[in-house]
Amino acid sequence: MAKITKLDDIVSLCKRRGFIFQSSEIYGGLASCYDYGPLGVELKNNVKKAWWKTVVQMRDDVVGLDCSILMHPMVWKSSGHADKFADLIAECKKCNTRTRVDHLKEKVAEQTQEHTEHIAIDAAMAKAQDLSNKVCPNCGTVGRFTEPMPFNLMFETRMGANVDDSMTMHLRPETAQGIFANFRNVLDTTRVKIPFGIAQIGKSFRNEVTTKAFIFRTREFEQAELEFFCEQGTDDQWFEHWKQARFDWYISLGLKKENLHFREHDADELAHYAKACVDVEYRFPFGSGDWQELEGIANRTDYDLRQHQRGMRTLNKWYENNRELTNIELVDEAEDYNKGPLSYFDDQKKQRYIPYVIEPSAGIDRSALAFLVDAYDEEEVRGETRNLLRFHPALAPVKVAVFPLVKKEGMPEIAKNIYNDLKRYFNCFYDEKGAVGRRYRRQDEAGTPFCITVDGQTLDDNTVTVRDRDSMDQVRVSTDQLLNHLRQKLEV
RNA sequence: GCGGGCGUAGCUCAGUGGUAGAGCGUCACGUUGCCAACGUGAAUGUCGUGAGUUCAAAUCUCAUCGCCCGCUCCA
Repeated sequence: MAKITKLDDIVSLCKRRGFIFQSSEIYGGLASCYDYGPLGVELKNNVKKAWWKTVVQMRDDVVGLDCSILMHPMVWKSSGHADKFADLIAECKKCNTRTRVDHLKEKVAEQTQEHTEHIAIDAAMAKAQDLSNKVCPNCGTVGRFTEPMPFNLMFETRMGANVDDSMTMHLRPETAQGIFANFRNVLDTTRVKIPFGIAQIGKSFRNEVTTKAFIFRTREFEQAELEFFCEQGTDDQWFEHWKQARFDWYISLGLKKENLHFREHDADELAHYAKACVDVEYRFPFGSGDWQELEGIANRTDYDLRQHQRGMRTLNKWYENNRELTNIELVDEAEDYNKGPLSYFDDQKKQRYIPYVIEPSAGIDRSALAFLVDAYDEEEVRGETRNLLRFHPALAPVKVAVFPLVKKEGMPEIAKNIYNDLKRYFNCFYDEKGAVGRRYRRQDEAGTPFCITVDGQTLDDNTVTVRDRDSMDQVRVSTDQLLNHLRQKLEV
């Protein structure tokens, strides 16, 4: 119990039990890419299901959406990703430390360096010409830098099999823009009224400079994002609402409270579009045991919808520029932007406006990792170590395992009948091989909440034992009450 | 990208130039009477990959890929 869980223990368990594998392992692996195995995919799907149920299905004010990963290039121009999702990095020739060019300070001490957001790459290029007076933050050497190298954080690909006729596209770096791009469609088809939200779960891609700690930061990852649209002036209270709701969600699925907290972003740390941002952080067992972000909740204001209104009016420029994003500027915002095509008409107030947006944005992979780490436990049982995953029933990959105590006297047949019956309701597992104790322990390590065993008494009175994963206690339940009993315990 | 550590069976690891190993796990058969039981047997290795040195390389050298830790970075 007192043992500190190390990431290595988790990685090894994940491999051993088929939760998570290194991608392309037979070819030596591909950096920072991972595959979910048979148990892992169940866990991950359950995390997504739990999110969807809480954020979409249990609420009357949220609808779902599933957008394509590839989107019109202008989407990324308008959102700012095409320009601002790029960094320039220079390397100190003396100590090889790489630093973002816009973070380099002048030699002169007068500088009060404010936090700089990612800036347009062209401007940065121009500004970066002269690094002769810049100081390496690591070794203090002045003006000995390599040529600045651009880092585009978006993945590029090409659409169209015919090379001459193909177009450079980007894999989405966030799912949010698909929601903004469909804001009009949802308004027109679903009779939603502000305040309301649009939710989406899906893959996103970012060419992170460095990846980190197993599946915690990967270049391909899955997000669960909600864009919650509200009237300006109510945004602060909705921000608080979602902040609390999202925190409670993790707790309700079993994360220990002491491992979860909020971290408010400082004003100088906010993204270019955000008015406020708070992270829900989990205490992961990496390195120093630092808190790491599971989810960010941001107040994106009306930035995105206003930007897309500008983008829509810039479309012709893009065609005239041979469908290239470089060297085109978004046209200025219309004076009556509040009445633009992405505005909302408030029937009560008889007024059009661009709504504010509260965005809870969760990482599915890192959440799954947090649930895995948090559920992991080792305890002493009769001098032996028992490894188990104390998953919340909603997250457990397998809900119920069914065993005959021994392979004779018709027990396997009865157990199989029970299994075939139960698997219509839960993800179940049947096993008759070897000693029953071993089968129990195997299920402990997979995180299965309940094991059903058919024994000699079953033949007499139609009862079976239901063994609890966490306490190892057993109760006898009549077979005709079994389904109800399990349903109640599993809360499904 | 820098610095440090590491890579041998599914997992944990031993093996410093001379026949590829252990524990656990897996599988089969037997046995079984509720918590990783027992007996017998079996399968499983590009020793991360590629090159070099050598009569001989898991072992030495170089390159490369991957992982972990610390930097850097993280819209």
